[in-house]
Amino acid sequence: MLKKERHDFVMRQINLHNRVLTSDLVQLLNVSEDTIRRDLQEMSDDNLLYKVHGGALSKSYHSTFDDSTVYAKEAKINIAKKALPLIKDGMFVLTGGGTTIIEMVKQLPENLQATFFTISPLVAVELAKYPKIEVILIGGLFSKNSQITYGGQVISQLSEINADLCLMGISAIHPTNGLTDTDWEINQLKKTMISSSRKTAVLCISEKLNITLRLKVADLANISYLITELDPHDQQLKNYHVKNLQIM
Amino acid sequence: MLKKERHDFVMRQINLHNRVLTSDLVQLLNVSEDTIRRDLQEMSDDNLLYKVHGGALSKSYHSTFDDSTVYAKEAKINIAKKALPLIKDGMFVLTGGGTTIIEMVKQLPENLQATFFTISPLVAVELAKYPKIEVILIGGLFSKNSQITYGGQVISQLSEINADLCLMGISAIHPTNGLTDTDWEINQLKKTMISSSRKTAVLCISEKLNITLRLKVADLANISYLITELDPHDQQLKNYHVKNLQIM
DNA sequence: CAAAAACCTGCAAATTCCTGCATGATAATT
DNA sequence: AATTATCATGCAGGAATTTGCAGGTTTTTG
Repeated sequence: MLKKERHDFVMRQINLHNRVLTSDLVQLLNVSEDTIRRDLQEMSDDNLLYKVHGGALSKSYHSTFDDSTVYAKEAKINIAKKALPLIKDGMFVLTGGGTTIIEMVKQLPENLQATFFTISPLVAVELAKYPKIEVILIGGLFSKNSQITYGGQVISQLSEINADLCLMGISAIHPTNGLTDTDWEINQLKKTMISSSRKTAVLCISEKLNITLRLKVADLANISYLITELDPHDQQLKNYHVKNLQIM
Repeated sequence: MLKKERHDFVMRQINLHNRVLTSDLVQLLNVSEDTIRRDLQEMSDDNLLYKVHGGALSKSYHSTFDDSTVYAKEAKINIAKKALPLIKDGMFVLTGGGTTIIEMVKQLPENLQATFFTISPLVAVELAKYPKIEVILIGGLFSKNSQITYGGQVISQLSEINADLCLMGISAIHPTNGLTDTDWEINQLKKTMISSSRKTAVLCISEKLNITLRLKVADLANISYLITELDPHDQQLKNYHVKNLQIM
């Protein structure tokens, strides 16, 4: 493989995932670490990427959005990877927003062919990097806090959708009280998302477990998958083993 | 084998595989390395391929390179600043996408109180940083290339809007042919945006001047403001002084 | 703080490239 | 027909590039 081809490959990876690991490239391109390192160094000199310990980051992305501030990033990547097998070619997937979902999108297989509906602009932008994914951004009022669209218009568009799978983050989950949240608008939104999808997967880091907030979103019985960074048999999850809810 | 035949052979290989190795060609064409090298050099001079150490790459294939750095950023910030006075408290503003618009959004006064409709997720995210701006993201199919929403749903939502001002970038502008573009969908979109707004401001860097593309978006008479990085009295703009079009 | 991972430097082997030159083929001119 | 000019090709040998490795340093992480 020619050097220039490797460079192009790296740029594709970076445009796609905003980051690239030296070790991954060694595997993918079948060359020594030194070569990769030299490639990255060179491209960094050419101002094509940011070189960091262990790999490289996208230049443009880093300037607009600081990756390093993502809280509990490792755990979220872990969760993201577990969610991947749920998504298969040809599916209609509905997603919410949040950093966990964005991490998941970044891990998607390069040639996944599917249709994604999302209420998150950032998720839409990430999804748009995949050539075979069709992205439909559901529009409406834009929430400054949660960076998603919400409000009546969103709800009414959501209710016309029939997705195979809904992927959402959640603020709180509890064995008996189920999913709860604080914001009424977001609450309505999530309810509608769940009812618009055949199955729902909830992605949440373990610290959201065993918490109850004001407003009820759904019972555990209404969701199909619960994905945390923990081992499915972890003690913290023992009270969540409800019928029809698969813990991953 | 004649030189021309070798060249054709190389081009076939490149069109087929996007690349070719010098060493392979030596084998396949049964000539010395020097000949191949000279051939490739010649074809590179003729702009038929991209020569690299060890072989050559397809020119077109390589053109998909996405430059992460914003092109002509200085000029765009300059344009952005000129556009600011058009936006006043209480206005309903409709915006397109593109780097120029994003730069403009970044320059907005901190406490601007207005309502923005936009078809660009990235613009929405930027706008969301302003506490007193209400942001409405118009949803629909999401275009991978232009990073904006488009399609019938967007058009129908746009047509229900009555904005005070529309801010849009443009691919080409010409004194007599007006605004033109290449993509049919985007074209429809821009037409609708213009007709949904009382006034329209076109933001474009000077190199888009005096160009005509396939599809007509609007006449100069249909827009109210033309903003470039040039001085309004610059010679390059002299043919654009049409009635009702203010050059800034 | 110690192991693991990633990094850097210098080096050597392999590959590729370049320059100049000789050879033969082809075309143009006398 | 002979001469000359032009071109294409191959070769030699030296320069430059690329690549992997060894050994030591720095950074990360549990």
